[in-house]
Amino acid sequence: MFKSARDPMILTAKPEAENTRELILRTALELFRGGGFETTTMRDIARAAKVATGAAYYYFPSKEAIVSAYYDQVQRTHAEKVREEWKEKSGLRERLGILLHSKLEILKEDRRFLGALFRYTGEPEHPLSVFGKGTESQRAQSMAIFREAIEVAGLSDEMRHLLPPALWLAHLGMILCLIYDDSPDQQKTHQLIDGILDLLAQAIEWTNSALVRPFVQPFQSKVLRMLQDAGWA
Amino acid sequence: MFKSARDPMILTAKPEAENTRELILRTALELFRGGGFETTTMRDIARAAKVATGAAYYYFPSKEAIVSAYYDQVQRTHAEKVREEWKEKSGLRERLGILLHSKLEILKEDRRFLGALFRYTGEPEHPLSVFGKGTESQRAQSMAIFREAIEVAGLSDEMRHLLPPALWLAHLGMILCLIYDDSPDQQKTHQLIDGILDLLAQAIEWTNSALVRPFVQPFQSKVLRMLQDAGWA
DNA sequence: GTCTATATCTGGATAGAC
DNA sequence: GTCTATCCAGATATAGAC
Repeated sequence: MFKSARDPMILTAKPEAENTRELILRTALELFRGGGFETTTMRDIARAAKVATGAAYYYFPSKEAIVSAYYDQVQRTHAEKVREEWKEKSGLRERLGILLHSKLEILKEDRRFLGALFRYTGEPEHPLSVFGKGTESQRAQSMAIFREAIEVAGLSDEMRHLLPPALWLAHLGMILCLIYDDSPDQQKTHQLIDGILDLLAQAIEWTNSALVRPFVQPFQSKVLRMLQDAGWA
Repeated sequence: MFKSARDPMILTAKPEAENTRELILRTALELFRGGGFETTTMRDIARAAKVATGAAYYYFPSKEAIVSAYYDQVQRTHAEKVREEWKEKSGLRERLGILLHSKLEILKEDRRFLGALFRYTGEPEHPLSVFGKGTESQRAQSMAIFREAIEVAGLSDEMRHLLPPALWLAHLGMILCLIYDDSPDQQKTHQLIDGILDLLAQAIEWTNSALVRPFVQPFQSKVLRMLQDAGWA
């Protein structure tokens, strides 16, 4: 059904309301895609959706919140798509490749307004801050996919703890890179991902070998401990 | 438009103008420190500096531009301070420690409005975007300090090219961390820096040893090539 | 080129009626 | 839950003084 399981509010809302919300969201995205985020005003959105300005604000506390809702949608679509593509794929390198490239594919058309997600990066208290309290559940959900991606190989304990947050953070960087990437079809970003994943796969294999492991292990432990001290694990 | 000590424009400008600019900047910072960035309006700033609103906009195209000017100032102060403290210090680890900790010390009081620097991170075209064209010279200047910091040890060619942009990026992360760090005296961030620098120093030493170098070198070269392909080096 | 004063525009956000 | 009206503040415009 169209009712999202994560938001209890929606379960109690009239179906009509959910329709309005979706109408506003859909209309806003169309306008963002056509004219960009800055130039599209809330008044434009409301007019195009044939509702009052106040109605738009009733559903979305700010213009950026619309982009945030869009990103929620993206994350659901992405998780579904990836889990499908993952069937029968058991290699770490391949699974991460699918995860990241498919995310790029989904976001590709919307580079123009995606930047709004980062507007409050520097404001810890803002409900839409990427690193803030207000986005904790989205963050957890996103990291969960990375955890799923690596539930596969004989990874060390340290790696199993380190990778999800590290990959999540790196994938934020990837999205930023995508936003700035003017190369045709955003090939630069795609290539960068492949390069980094190759290195990562190699590094993991390497550090798992009986020869090297003893030297690298204390290294990894220290990194893990640092993350824990900082409250990031 | 922007006048600073490094800009030849200043030669034609009346000194009085520079005074006004500084007055506005100083007043704005006082208000930001007292009441935060959001709550302080341009009208407040102009009133407190006893100039017309137009005067503030004459010198600063936006409220965020004031914070950007502040950061310019910080960078100059910081470079000076660091070069002084560096005298007689030749170890890489120590030099980077001085560089980063002193930056934290300088920024510490101003965490509350520092976030404004990151507001346009996701907007490539914005003149104040951290990664954009408009901030290219500030970026170059900042990386130059890192280049100076590592002009010291017997570093590999790859490292000499890789480290400045990598450290610059990491140091942006450090600033973000500082902004989010509520621990007393921002100790968490300071400790994180020490931890990371320890690891870095160890890694460099390690990869420079005759035994390990042959294995790691192709690794480094690939990373360098990737950066170059991406246009970041 | 530097600045005042003031009016105006714009668009994000809110209040309160229904 | 939806509307209209309004507020607020960033930003611009204009006209002129020095």
